Amino acid sequence: MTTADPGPAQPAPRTARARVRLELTREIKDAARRHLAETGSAGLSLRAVARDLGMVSSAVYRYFPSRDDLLTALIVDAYSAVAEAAVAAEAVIDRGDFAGRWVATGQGVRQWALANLQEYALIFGSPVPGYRAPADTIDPAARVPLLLMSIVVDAVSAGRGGPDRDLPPAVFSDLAALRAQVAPSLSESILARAVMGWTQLIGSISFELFGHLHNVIHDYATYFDFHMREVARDLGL
Amino acid sequence: MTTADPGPAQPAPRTARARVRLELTREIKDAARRHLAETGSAGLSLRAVARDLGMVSSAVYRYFPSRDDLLTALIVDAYSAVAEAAVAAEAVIDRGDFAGRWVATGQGVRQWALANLQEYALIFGSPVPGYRAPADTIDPAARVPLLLMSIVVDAVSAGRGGPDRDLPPAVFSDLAALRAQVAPSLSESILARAVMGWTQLIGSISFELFGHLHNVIHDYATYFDFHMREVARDLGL
DNA sequence: TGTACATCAGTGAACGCGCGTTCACTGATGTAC
DNA sequence: TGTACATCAGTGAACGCGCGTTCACTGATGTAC
Repeated sequence: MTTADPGPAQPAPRTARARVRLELTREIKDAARRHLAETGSAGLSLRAVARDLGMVSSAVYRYFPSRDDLLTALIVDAYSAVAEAAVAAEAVIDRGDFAGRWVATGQGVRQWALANLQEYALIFGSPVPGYRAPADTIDPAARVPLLLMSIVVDAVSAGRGGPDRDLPPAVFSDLAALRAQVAPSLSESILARAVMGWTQLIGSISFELFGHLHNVIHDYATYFDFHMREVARDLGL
Repeated sequence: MTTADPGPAQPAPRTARARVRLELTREIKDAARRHLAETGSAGLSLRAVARDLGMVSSAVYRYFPSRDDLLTALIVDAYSAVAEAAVAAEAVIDRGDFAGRWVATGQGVRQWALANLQEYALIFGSPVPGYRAPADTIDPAARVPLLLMSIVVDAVSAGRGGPDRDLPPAVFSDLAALRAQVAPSLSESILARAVMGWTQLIGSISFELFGHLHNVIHDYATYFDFHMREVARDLGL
């Protein structure tokens, strides 16, 4: 399936200079990620990143024209990384075990989130104030939901999926548009439940990581697994 | 029902000084909230707040011993405010219409969130880096979920609530503890679904506000209403 | 009611810090002929 | 292969800004007798 792509498909670097540039770009992002883990997105500072790498702060501008561009790169990378994790977790499940595939996708996302808290917060937490996501973040952001949809598509083509339910007209028409784009074989009704399932996946992880189930749930892993199983059940997987 | 309390029940202020102090404390928080709406929590600055009020920055320290204390006050106020909104929306629904009460609670929260985006992000978005919520935030944070539980309690005592489902042992024991604390009349199974319903309520609003349903859903109000109705349905309300 | 003292709010200056971004520059690397 | 020129990475200084917090202080308000 898809792999993490480092931006719009570049030809392999020809010159030594180009190779060093790619490497340093990666090192800057790595340092920025380390910084992010400690300070959160709002505290991410170009100067601190430069200091970590032993460069002068103005040198970073040769690689990222501004702090926001560095943030964008981190966001795109985070979306790609979480999608990789989800894809890898889902890929090892028996293709006919649709509920298992849904749950595994969720677990992949959750494990990645636990290991990369601030990156998770960067993409699924509050938007960074003053930052506007450019269009390049759209495709990477869609990968996990598309993976989930593909599970539902497979399940439906295998005869699964519960009975349709009535949707309010406005919801129906929004989902009809989505259906046309991504999954013509699904009914609007089951597509609606899939979107809600995706919402629950992230909602449940956010509740855990942001502390809203503190003192309520202790064994989060089991709880999350159960939650995703309930979602799969509701989807008729 | 409960009303927004301005901290541990104070006797009405006796002296003019005390009255002015209360008023200025409120004005500082109001200015901070305005600031929050523009810059987000990480950018909230005592000096900027002081400037807004025409005071010197050190004067604010007479009211809040540090920036974090001001943040805590804003968080507590936000939890109280969202609870007020939820309670008000729920209170006008016919007591026997349990699904309607659940949906109305959600709508109350959503309306408040739309009108107070940054305050919503403050309590339901990414945690503020470096900030640790003190114990006084716990009670206000519990008010909306307790309201939701009370609806389920009422429904169950009226004979509603679907059949119980099996829970994994670890989930069962966590929920048994919760049950003992807040709702002895509910089964662990329905309590689990109520907790998940609460997760969906916030998850759905966060998805809307943080842009994850951009270009997918357009009529968010109808979609959210539908989502909450599905939750109520799953709860057997 | 009047006085003496204690409490408190607000001032203004200062400490020490970090930030994003620009700019003219040096020296190394790459390219065209 | 060798030379001349263009491109690029990294430097170091600077601009102009904002931040949280502390401290000694003045003057007004409140309290006890």
